[in-house]
Amino acid sequence: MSSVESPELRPTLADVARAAGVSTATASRVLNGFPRVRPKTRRQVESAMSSLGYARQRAARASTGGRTGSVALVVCEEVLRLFADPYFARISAGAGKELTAAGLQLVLLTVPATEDYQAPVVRYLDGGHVDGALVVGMHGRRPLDLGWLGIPVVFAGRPVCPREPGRFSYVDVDNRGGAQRATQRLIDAGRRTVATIAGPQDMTAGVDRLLGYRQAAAGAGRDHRGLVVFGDFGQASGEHATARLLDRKPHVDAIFAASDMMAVGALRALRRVGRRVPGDVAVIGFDDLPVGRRTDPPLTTVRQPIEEMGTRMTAELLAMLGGSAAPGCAVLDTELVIRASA
Amino acid sequence: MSSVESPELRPTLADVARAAGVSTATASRVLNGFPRVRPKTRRQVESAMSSLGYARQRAARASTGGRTGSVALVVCEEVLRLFADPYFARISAGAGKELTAAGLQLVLLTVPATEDYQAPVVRYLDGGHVDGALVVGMHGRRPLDLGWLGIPVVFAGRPVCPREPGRFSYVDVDNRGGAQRATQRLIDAGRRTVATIAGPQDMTAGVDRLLGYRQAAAGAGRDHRGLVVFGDFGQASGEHATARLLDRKPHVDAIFAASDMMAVGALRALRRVGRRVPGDVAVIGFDDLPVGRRTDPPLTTVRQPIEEMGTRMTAELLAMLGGSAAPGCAVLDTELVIRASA
DNA sequence: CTGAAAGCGCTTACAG
DNA sequence: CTGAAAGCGCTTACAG
Repeated sequence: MSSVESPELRPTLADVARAAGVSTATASRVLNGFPRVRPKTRRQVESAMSSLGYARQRAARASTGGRTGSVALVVCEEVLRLFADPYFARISAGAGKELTAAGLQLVLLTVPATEDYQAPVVRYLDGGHVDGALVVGMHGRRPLDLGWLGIPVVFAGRPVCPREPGRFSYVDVDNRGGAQRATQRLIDAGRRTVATIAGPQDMTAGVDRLLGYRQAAAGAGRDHRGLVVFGDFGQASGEHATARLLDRKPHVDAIFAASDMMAVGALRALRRVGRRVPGDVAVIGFDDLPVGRRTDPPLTTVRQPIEEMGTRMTAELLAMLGGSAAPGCAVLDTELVIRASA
Repeated sequence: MSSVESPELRPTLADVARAAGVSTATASRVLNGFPRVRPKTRRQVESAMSSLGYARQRAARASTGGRTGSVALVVCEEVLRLFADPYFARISAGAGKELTAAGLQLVLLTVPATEDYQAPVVRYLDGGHVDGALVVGMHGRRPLDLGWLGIPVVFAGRPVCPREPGRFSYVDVDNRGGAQRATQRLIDAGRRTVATIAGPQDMTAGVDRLLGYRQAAAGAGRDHRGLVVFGDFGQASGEHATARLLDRKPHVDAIFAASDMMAVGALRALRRVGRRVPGDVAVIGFDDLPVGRRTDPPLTTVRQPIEEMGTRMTAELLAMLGGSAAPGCAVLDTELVIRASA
């Protein structure tokens, strides 16, 4: 015991080099899998590493311009919402798959709702702990100030008003088109009073889906004033919004909800006042979450390829890390999936 | 444009010092909020920082023994299970609350199920990117080899066979006691054939809950051979296990499931073959997840304080980071919550 | 193929 | 209160 060095000190690369009788430069080359090392030397170093139980202090690479081997997925919500919303689960799954295949570690970061909420997260991102970041769910109230970040960033959804528009990449979904088609279906089915439960207007997804609704309504010569209520994409907000809507326009006979969770809330509110779906009121959601298959009646909705967003975002980020040219933007298609509610 | 330095290079602390007309030592002191700096000097440095848009390369601190300001929560499951199991959500919520209060960033890490699954995660943990780690859901099949980690670690649940038993802290729940009380309730209610759906035996929670069942059964002089079936804590496994059980022991009239999700599966399986709960078969779960309140009938279960585990683990970790003496272990109480299923 | 040396960005005794 | 200098662990031209 007393003949070895202090057992609490982790071995460093210099220790490994010494034990193997080589320079730290060579030890580093072995550590990083460089080709030009004599097999015998390589073996010496490797065995020194394993007998010392060497583990590289990866953070030290950062100061030297190296990579950390990890990528952040920043979800601009509190921990509890991260888990409550299946959207995040699926996007994470998509990202995780790609990253794992590339041998990179996915690091999930959440933004607490404190006053200076962004400080710790931005500090982390800025701190050289990750090679790049995927940012999900950003909205006006939580506008991560990513201005000075030294790493590539890809957003899920067109970011709200980025300081430097051209600087960031994003992968979006055709929110406007999807909302328009959904609304059009309600109109084509002969519904007279087609309302919408819009999403938060500080997120482009909320804005674009409302825009799609308005275009369809205007195109059909409808006056949609008073037929727009707002929610936050969550179920409870959909339920409340529907109640308000029913108060204001008792004769409403169709609702386009800008998210499935809000549509589920709408279904509950309608059932509580005894309206039949789709008999009295037709309902269409947006997202195509699994829950929509189990509602009563099953939910007609606009499918967005959430998991694919995760994989595409990751692919784009990997391209940037690989030194791709300009930031790229992609917009994925949506698809109307018809079930029983409309 | 051309009169300033290359715009792509982030400013370093040396740049700040130069701009402020001080040494890097002083700049560093301001950056770290040391007290002994003349107010005027401090202001100069601060304004240089903000006008240069300085962001510290936090990773560089690691090599120097400093703190990163972040803590990992390692969930030994794939991304999708992380989101599927409410247990992780609640423990994360508990940890997140404590950490946010301490101004630390929570970093969620997941362990992909690839062959050498642990490599990236351990590399990350070993890399100096976090100050400590909370480890959740570890089991025999995924035995993170944390032996050489240079940072403090706290486990959720007594770890399986740690290499160095005294080295790690953990916060556990009285699994054995809870399981025993649940089983005893079934026996006291006059049930004759009390079976259990046990959890995975490569996790101490699975082992301890089975032990509690066995003790109660033995205490009542029961022969419980053939009355133990196994699942993986998930719903589907509970459903299948119940089907097997029914095959083997058609006259079973009580089931203690080692998790609520498995109990939910049991309820489904029982309903499918037309058994009434609790009339024909009484069922008790373990966890007290929200889902148990909405089953038909509502689920009698053993409550474990999951969120508190998260906060206690975090508190313990913070104590270790603060230089507390020995690793500590805590065991939290469970509580039988009686609803309609038993 | 390998080593001596300089460097990455930040921190910390040690002087003053 | 402040600075010059050495150091953290790792990497990378530059020679050979």
